Amino acid sequence: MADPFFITTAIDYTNGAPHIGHAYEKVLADVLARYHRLKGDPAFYLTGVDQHGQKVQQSAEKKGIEPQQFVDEITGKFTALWEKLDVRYDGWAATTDAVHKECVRSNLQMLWDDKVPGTDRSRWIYRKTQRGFYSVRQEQFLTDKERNEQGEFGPEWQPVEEREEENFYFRLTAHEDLGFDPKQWLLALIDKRSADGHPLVVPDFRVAELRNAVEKLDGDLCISRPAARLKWGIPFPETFGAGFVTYVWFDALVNYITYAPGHDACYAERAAGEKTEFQRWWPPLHVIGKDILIPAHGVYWPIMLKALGFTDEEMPTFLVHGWWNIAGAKMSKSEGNVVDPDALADKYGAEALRYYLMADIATGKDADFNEERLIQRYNADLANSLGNLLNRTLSMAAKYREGKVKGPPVWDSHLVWDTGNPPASLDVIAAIKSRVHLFPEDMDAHQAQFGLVHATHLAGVANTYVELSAPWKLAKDSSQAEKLDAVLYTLAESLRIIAILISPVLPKAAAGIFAQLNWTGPMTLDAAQWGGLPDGHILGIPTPIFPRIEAPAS
RNA sequence: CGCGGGGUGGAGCAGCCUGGUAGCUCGUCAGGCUCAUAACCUGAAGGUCGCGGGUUCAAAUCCCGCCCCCGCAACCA
Repeated sequence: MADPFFITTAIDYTNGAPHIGHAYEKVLADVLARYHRLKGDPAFYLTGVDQHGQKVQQSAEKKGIEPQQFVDEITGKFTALWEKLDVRYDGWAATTDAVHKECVRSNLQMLWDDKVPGTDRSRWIYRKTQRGFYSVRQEQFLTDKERNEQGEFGPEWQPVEEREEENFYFRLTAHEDLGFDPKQWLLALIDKRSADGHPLVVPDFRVAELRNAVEKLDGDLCISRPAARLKWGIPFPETFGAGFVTYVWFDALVNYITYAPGHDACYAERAAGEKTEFQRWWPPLHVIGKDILIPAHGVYWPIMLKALGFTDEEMPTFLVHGWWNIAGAKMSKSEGNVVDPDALADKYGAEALRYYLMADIATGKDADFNEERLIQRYNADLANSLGNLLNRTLSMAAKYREGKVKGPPVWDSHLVWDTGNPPASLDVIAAIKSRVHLFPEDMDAHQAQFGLVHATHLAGVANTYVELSAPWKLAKDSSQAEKLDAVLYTLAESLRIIAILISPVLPKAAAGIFAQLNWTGPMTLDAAQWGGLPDGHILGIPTPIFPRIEAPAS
């Protein structure tokens, strides 16, 4: 049970405002972290921002401000959105932090110091001069891939000039200095993890995709930029020589180490023996989008970790989610069809948005974002079904029993309905037991969508039960008092348990249901057992917790 | 070219790995209830599960072939 759970997201690039895809990923990770806390696992949720790089440098120049000021402003938009959406993280990565720069530099230094015996050559990093065609406009070297049908570099690259540049490279492929073949190692790792039933990548169709990419791997990874060309980055340690700045890989990816609980910048230098704080939490579950699995996370990152001394058992798992498309098309800034989560949260509330993002997509697959669907699902599942169940239950309890519930009932024969109806109460209890049992299976598989279905299904069962037992009729006949008590208890208890099940996705609503039940008991999965409400408990006053969204999308 | 995903009643999806009454939400139609957020409940209509073969007692599910849609330059989860 109490296994530490370390979950991360991709860190977002601070060159523009967050869109619905950013929000989805962070909410998904938040839900999974909250679910583990619900189970009683210690959980650490790390997210953050990637603040360096050429584009930020350019955008800041365009605005005539310092890059730091520029990224601070954008970063503020992200943190404000997470606040608004109840994304509760434990660690915040900001790559311009001093602690991160130090961690990056010490990890590079560690690799630089890992020499081939008897030489001064690093096993993993080497320096090389590259000659070739360079696009001044795009500030990158061009390969034949960039040539058009005529074999020329198109106007989007011009001006293009021949240039030579010195940089540092990180080995991805076999070399005598290394004495081992990272590519073959990674292929073996992928296969081993799949064979062991803990695939490196979830969902598993992505494993095949990654494996194909690794098979094609050739060449090493350029990890630096001359400071003359990229100023906004982390300088290499002086031992590498002056004038180099880290290019994205050893900056952004290393955030997972910098900000891991039990911060341990130089992992390989750890003391042997007892597990450190860092080791107890590591490895993380990396929640990422399908675009950054290959090559960054699925190829570079494991090899980087391997180089830094992490064992095969300490390699992470990648949870790769799909995209929210807009009317079937890929969301794109240039298409102008970007959905603004901030505005949606203002319009419908954070809980409605969280619910939609979790309920209307299967983790790993793509889905179509549709504002009307958001309204539809909110109204159907939350307002009409669950919200109304709460409202009618509390209302009846107040009206017939001044809010007081008696129970848990003993289901003797005298509690069996004489109307020809089945003893539906027992069906409700059986459904709860079954769903509470199934819930963790789906959540452990990261399928929040299916987890939610259990909760909404129970609300449906309870609503049916209200019809079958017809408390308003029982209330008119004093000889039916015991049955009425049994019904009211069953409904209140159902609501308490449903609240627990929805709490990872809808923390505010779950707390709201508890509050209206006037219940201060534990919000834990262990507490989702039948019979938690004590005899004589007084329920609260009903207030619509999910007001219907009446106006269609304007 | 290649790699990957998808094609399931009017709409949007799940199911496919581990063959065996095709499920969910919305919509439509008919009925019921009155505790409740004009909410709730019941019933009905509506599907050759892209097409063609194959395996099997049995295929949406496994195998082969074909057709169609989407993603794989950049912005970008």
